[in-house]
Amino acid sequence: MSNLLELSDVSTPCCAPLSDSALSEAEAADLAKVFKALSDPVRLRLLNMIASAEGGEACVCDLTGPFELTAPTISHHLKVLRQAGVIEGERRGTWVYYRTIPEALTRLSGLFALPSAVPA
Amino acid sequence: MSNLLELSDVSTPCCAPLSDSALSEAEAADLAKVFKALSDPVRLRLLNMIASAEGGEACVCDLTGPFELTAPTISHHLKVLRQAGVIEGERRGTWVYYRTIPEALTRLSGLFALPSAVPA
DNA sequence: ACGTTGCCTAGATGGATGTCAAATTAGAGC
DNA sequence: GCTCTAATTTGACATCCATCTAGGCAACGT
Repeated sequence: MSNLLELSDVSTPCCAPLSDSALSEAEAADLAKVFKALSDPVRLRLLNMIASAEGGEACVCDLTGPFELTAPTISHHLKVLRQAGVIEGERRGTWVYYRTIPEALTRLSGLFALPSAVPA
Repeated sequence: MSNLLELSDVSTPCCAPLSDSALSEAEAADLAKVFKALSDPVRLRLLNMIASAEGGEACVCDLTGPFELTAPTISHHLKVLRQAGVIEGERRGTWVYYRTIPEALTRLSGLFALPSAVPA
């Protein structure tokens, strides 16, 4: 890990619902990367475990056990989530802890907001 | 198209935020399919165009133009979105119209809701 | 009835992706 | 310095996926 943060791009366009403004080609490509990161059952469960962990963060050593996968594979999935900008990792002593990036999740939540059904 | 609807599974578990309850293996697999459907820039733009279309639906004939792809490829992407349960298609005379399935989008929006930051 | 148009299906192919084993880096403690 | 453990990186391999061409089916107009 080169540094603490590893956002795919700091200047993510942010938050317009899919039902509203037109998605540019670049925005679509950027978003597609995030969804690709979420398109694997193992990564979804990892994100779930991290997001719902006590204190908001989880140690990699706790994330490896629940899966019947080797440590390198888990590490690979964590890297994908990291590069998608939905989690970040920090080393403290022997262990590495991961937590979610709330802004990224909020952005995704806003994406699927409906057009409020009150056009008038 | 066999029928009007083509939801991946009618009994989707529904709506618990990722930060809350633990995701079962089956739920994770089900959700991963949906995100895989959204993990392509073309499909994201298609969904965007359908969701933001006048009257809430878009004709395939209008969806083919904006892309530099052949019609079968667009048709393939629409099928993936259909099988993921985020859109549905209906043939009316010569043309086929697609619209979003609001429940599916709402479910996704709820997934990324934060734990409201007010635990006390 | 015939040709045209809109949309989908089938099969093929080049590139991306999940997984593992082996090797590597980083900390802690002796 | 050495060793043990935690986590990542690298390289290899099997599978999956986006795209194309070719072909099929249904609805419309003449």
